Amino acid sequence: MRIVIGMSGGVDSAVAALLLKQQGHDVVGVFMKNWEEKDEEGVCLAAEDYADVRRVADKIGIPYYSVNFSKLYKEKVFSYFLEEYKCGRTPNPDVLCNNEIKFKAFLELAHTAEAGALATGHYARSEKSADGVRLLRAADKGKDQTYFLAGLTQAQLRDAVFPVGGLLKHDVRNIAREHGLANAEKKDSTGICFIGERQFKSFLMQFLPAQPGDMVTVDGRFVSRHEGLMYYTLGQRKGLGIGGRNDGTGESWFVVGKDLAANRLIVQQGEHDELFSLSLDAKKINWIAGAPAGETFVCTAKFRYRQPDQRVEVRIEGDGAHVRFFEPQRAVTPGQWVVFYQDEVCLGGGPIDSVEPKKPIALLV
RNA sequence: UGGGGUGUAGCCAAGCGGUAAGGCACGGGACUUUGACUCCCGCAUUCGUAGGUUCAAAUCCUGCCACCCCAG
Repeated sequence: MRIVIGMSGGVDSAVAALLLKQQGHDVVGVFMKNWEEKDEEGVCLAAEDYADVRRVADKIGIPYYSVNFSKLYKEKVFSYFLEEYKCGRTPNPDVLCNNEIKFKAFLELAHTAEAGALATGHYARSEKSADGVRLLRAADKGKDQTYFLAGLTQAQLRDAVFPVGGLLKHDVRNIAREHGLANAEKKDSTGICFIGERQFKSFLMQFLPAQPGDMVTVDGRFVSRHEGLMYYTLGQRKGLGIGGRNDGTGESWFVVGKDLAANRLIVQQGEHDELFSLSLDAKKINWIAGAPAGETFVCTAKFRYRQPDQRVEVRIEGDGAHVRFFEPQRAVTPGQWVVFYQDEVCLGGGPIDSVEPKKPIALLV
């Protein structure tokens, strides 16, 4: 079978390609360039990654190509990303990137190339049956990336394969080493997918100009100034620049809210009830295998990537859900995704619209 | 202008004759395909300033400077 595989230049997708090749598939590597930016010397930032794709593909013995979805990425992912920040929320661009780019535009490209499947280096497993496809957590619980795939539909998952999903990261690196892949020791990439690690505030400043305002406590006392509400997220500590105060407790300060109407950032010293929430509402949930039976049910959920599963009670409400936590949760943030799990199965998820604070902030009521 | 008080890192703050705690902030790193959180490391050869006493001074003494409070 012909399989198109998205190759990033990293070990995971390299080993994924290798495994598929070993299984006898007609593997075609494709490097996606979705962000146009050059360094100080005018060299494309993605050039080095593409060079790794070339080295690996040659070693494995598969053809490789490059496609450029920059325009689409800007239209479908980045514009949404900026809009959300403008609204005071904290979006997760990578979930959307999977929905719109990797498993949509790229999947269409695979179909055009008459491929029977699309592969990626994601740490996730899928299980096909007569009822459809189920998305399962990766074998390596520390690397599981189903959180980012929770927005995918049956149609998208049906044609997707995740060759490294059943392996441990450690084994993936070993395989890469054994086969002399050039990127075997390459550091895992982080940061926004296709954009990479950035000084986040200054990166946003390039697109969203500063809008300074006051930083105030939950009871409205002035503390400091902020540079723009969109540069901060709930629960954030770093970057507030609030030093010692003779009326303080000596603890750190955290962002607990945003007063959009008055352009005030609400901060609090220490971690208190205002930072925690009891439930959330999500207006639009993608249930991978259809909405679970019953109006309400108990499962686990994550509110951010790499968070231990939390027990929740879900009540389906139209296309969305009301999600009650068994334990109060810290800094659940609108714009981020809530993703549901039933043991190994990723049920789906959706963007968080609002939360019910453990203790409301008077200024925002 | 009298009287009192205080000056220790960017901020808060210990120290009260024996060779500069701690916290916050900040910087770096780890972790991490979002943003965060978290963790680790770093961060005053010097205590407003100029002298003096002492083996030894941020600590005691004196002058000066700055700020604060109370009088007026």
